[in-house]
Amino acid sequence: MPELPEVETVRRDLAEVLPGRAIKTAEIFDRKLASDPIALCAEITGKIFSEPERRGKYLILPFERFDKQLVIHLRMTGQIIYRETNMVFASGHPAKIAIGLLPDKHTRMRIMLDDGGEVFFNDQRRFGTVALMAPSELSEKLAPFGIEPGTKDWSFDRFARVFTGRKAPIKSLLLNQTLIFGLGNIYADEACHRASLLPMRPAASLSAKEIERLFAACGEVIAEAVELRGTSMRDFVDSHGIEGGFAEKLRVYRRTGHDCPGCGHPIARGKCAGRGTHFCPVCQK
DNA sequence: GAGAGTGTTGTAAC
DNA sequence: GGTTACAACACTCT
Repeated sequence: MPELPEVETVRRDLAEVLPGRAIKTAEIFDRKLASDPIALCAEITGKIFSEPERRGKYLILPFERFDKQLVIHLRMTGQIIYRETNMVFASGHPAKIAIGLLPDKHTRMRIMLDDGGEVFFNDQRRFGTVALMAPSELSEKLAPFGIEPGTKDWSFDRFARVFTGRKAPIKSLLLNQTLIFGLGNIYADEACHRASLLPMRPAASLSAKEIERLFAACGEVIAEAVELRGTSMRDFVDSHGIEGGFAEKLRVYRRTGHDCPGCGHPIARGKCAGRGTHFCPVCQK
């Protein structure tokens, strides 16, 4: 599932190819994708991409000399795939998606670039969204969100404030985007394991030392996952259609019954904050 | 072959 | 107010 590291991977890929390229045509095949698909496509036609940005799990594509920006959320199964000019599709390509075969039945949007390159928005479960926003709309949109790993707001002070005096399980706070911006189910479970804390522990029960461990674990797991270009479970691929490298680094997520890398005890699975939750019942306390 | 599970976010309900 | 439950959807697994 695309969380911060996966969206950042896509952003970095697009940053290498999009800036300076103009949109020749844009088509939206799924009217549910945007509130006014026809107007959106018309408005971005002819515009020139500038440097892609990201906030939390939002991908933001600004343009040169045009004050609106494409704001994309991949939700559960969204993918942004870039195909360059006259790409020759070789059989046996390692890509999870045969990008030579796009568009396919999951393609919700296609952008053709002036040099023949194409950008596809694929989304199996159709939860993803695309919107064209003015700067004021965008800042209003982003205002409610919390502190984000890797930004200047990411300080122990502000992190600790999130956890003090709250009865909710730490995992539900980690998943709450208005508190912590960018973590999802995978990295919440992984951060808890790295911090040796049970995801269902009430936040208020954490000692200062434990909050410190959790703060460090969140920062580390996100940084490592960004470095390895994200985690592919079922759906995530980068903009070349290639899977991320963090899946093999996972210690607990979707590893029920496997040995805990810390103590060897089998990883357990339960439910916390309404999500499948994976943990080691021995090393996490 | 039916039914549960998958997990993000907005909204509704407590 | 803070938290929880559920719907949106399509596909996989039991």
